[in-house]
Amino acid sequence: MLTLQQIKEDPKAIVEKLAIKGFEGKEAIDNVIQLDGERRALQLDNDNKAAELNKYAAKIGQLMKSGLKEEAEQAKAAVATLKDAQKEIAEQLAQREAKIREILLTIPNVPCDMVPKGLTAEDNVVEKTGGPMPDLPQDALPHWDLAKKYNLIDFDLGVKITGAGFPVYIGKGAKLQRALIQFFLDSASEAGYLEVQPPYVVNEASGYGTGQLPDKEGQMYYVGEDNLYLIPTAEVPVTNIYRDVIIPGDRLPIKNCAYSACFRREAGSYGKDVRGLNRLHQFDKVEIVRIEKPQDSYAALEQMKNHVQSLLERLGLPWHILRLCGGDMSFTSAITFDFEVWSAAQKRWLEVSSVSNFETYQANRLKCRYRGEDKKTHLCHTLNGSALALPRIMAALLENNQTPEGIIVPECLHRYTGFSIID
RNA sequence: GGAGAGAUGGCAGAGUGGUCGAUUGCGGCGGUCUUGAAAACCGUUGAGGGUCACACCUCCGGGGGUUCGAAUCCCUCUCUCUCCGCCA
Repeated sequence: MLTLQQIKEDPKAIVEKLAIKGFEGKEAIDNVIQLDGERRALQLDNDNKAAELNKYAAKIGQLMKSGLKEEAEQAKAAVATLKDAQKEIAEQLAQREAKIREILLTIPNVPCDMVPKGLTAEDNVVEKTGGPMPDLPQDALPHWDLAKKYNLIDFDLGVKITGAGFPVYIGKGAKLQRALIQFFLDSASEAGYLEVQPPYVVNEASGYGTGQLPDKEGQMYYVGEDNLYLIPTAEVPVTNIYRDVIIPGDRLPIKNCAYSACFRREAGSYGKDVRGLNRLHQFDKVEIVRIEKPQDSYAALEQMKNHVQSLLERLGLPWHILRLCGGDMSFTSAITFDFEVWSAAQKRWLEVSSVSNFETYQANRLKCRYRGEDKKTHLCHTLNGSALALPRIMAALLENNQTPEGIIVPECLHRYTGFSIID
């Protein structure tokens, strides 16, 4: 969430920037400022009353010690009314604080200056393009047909065991998955990211920490009996490593990568978007996460983009980078770049990575701080990106690399798969 | 799942109703000494709110209660550890 400091510094600018995201924030911002003023007045009042009560308590203690019971009793009587008054104020104060937090949770992050205006995906800007466009024959097959033809993925079996969106990978299909995971993890390690293996289930506090809660409550699988959530991305457990911590300044930046299965309910998705591997309830992904000093975060973002781009290059897939417009960005992001690969048989772009800088928005909720040169604590900037999500990579590889002889496996994967063609 | 013990500052570990935000040790930082370092000695060392800066307030796992006063007493939740059972 936004910090009060951020809001109070220049409320007008905040409202204007929120408008870029299509968020009408004037009322919420005004309310927060109003409530904060009240909060501070109440705080002062409360503190003074508390100080007075503390003095009485100390005095009574002295009297009791000296054996002056009579005087002590008198002082006790005097305290009673003051105590009631303080209680009343404390309640009001708590109420203001709760209200402020409640409102802050409904205000999205402000986009940074580089974010283009716009409300829908139509307004996203294609920033960069690369990779060889495949030239497939007319009768090229979509990946779901290829998966069947070469017995790589059984969607029906997944339906039998679990339900739609839970495919079963078989034989070379399964090996290709494992190869991709390893390729992505090894590449991240080479780029200096420390590998971690987090839990796939998180508690409520972690859900709030990264902003899945309360915003996307219905999108996560929930284990009611234990009040736990299946993770929609490794971002959640990995970023929450840094919840409630103060990091020594010289330990930044922190660079982590993690493989995890990801679980998403995807309530409300239908049609061609969900065909085959295009949208699943369970999928695999390698995520990269960085904790940075504010002044370094945009350079870090560039590095992350370059890393993702290099993965796509090595896989030989046609890709482009989208700079998302305000309206298409997530609630918590200050700027987001989406990577898409061209799925040649479906003749459409598929999103395979999303790289974002959250600036202090997540860190504020997480209470993820670092100690600066000035010995004071400051909020960190948090960033994350997929590097990469598997299913759509798999879809594009199968489709783009199909030949009459079989499906060609990119060279970078051979050492992991142990085969170079699927036939 | 059953029985018991516990949760205190970066860590270890005192504190069982009255200046306790908290003894002490280690660690960290600054200094004296030293060519430099170690050792020794001295000082300092949690977070948040608030203030121009002080003052002041809050926080001893979370929440609630008793009391003039709670780290200390009561209730409740969460978590950790030990033993038993079950089990990859």
